[in-house]
Amino acid sequence: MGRRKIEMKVVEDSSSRQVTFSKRRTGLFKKANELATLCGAEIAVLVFSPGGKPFSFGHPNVESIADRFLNQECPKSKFRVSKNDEKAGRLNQQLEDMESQLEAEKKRGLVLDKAVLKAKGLPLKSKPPSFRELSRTDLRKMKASLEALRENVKEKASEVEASSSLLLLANGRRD
Amino acid sequence: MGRRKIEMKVVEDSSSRQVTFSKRRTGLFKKANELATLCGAEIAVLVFSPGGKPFSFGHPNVESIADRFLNQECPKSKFRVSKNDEKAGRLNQQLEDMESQLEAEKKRGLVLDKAVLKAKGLPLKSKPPSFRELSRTDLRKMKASLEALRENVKEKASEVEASSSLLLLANGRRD
DNA sequence: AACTATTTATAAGA
DNA sequence: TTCTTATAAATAGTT
Repeated sequence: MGRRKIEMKVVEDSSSRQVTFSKRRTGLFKKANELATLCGAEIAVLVFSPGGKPFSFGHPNVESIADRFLNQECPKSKFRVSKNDEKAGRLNQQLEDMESQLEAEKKRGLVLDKAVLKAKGLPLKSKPPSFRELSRTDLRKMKASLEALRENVKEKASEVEASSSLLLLANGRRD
Repeated sequence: MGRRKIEMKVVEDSSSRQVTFSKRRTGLFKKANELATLCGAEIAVLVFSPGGKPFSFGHPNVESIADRFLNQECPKSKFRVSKNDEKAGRLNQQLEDMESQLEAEKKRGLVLDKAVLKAKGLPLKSKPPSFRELSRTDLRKMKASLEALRENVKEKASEVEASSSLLLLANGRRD
């Protein structure tokens, strides 16, 4: 967003990449702070530079938020919950995570590997149920499928055919 | 960034706040994805909406990054490391985290509580050493001080005097 | 969910 | 690296 538009691919020049990383990391943290401030949201941003150095922003702090995410599935010892919503929370969150990534990769112009669809265990109806209606097992299958898909997309982005079926499934809630 | 500049404080109207949250969360995830793509960085963004709903973005995925952050300090059983840099990694990261927050709160116009300075254990030289020169104990003290300071700032932002000494210390590396 | 007037973020350049 | 500037992007208020 400056003198000219840049391609959304890795910046090859090491020096430029370092400058870009530094500037954009600052910008990202600022945006995170604004979101937390304006909306009262709790946010953690964790970044490892290409060199492996850690940076982070957290409101109110990184650890509580990270722990909350990582432990969404099993909060110690509960007898049981009224619905399976609580149990699905963690997986649901992971799915949203992967959705974001898939959306991003889709917009980046990558094509999807149709073969992955065969590997997954869901029936893939034309109108998938809302996430709240999915069983924990279904969510696990979807998560595994999405992970496999993402790996696939990354590894052979240029040799596979386009297929948006799984994306549609992942976006089911908005249909 | 729109029809007019807005104050950096919580959006009072519930409906507007929801819209702002949705728009800005999308923007934040986009920025995170761009940083990961352009620089090859590993990034996780964790967000809990005011209503407690979880959202996240991760490249390559949230869990590996969150775990990596949470476990930086004690990677099981090591005999020892060449320097104390490795041991300080986790604390250093936390300090950077709090620096970001302090910077943000400073820019938000909050004043700092001078009393907190007395509670901390560091000598507070005019020219503090670089983080790499600080001992693990020093880092712990600074971390505790910064945490106390942040709590203090949040709890009585309007009744304390301004004091930038600790901020200067926290920003020592740039001096 | 779309539309713009503006404010921000930032790619280059100094 | 830090500052400046021309432009691309994000988004607040509207419809």
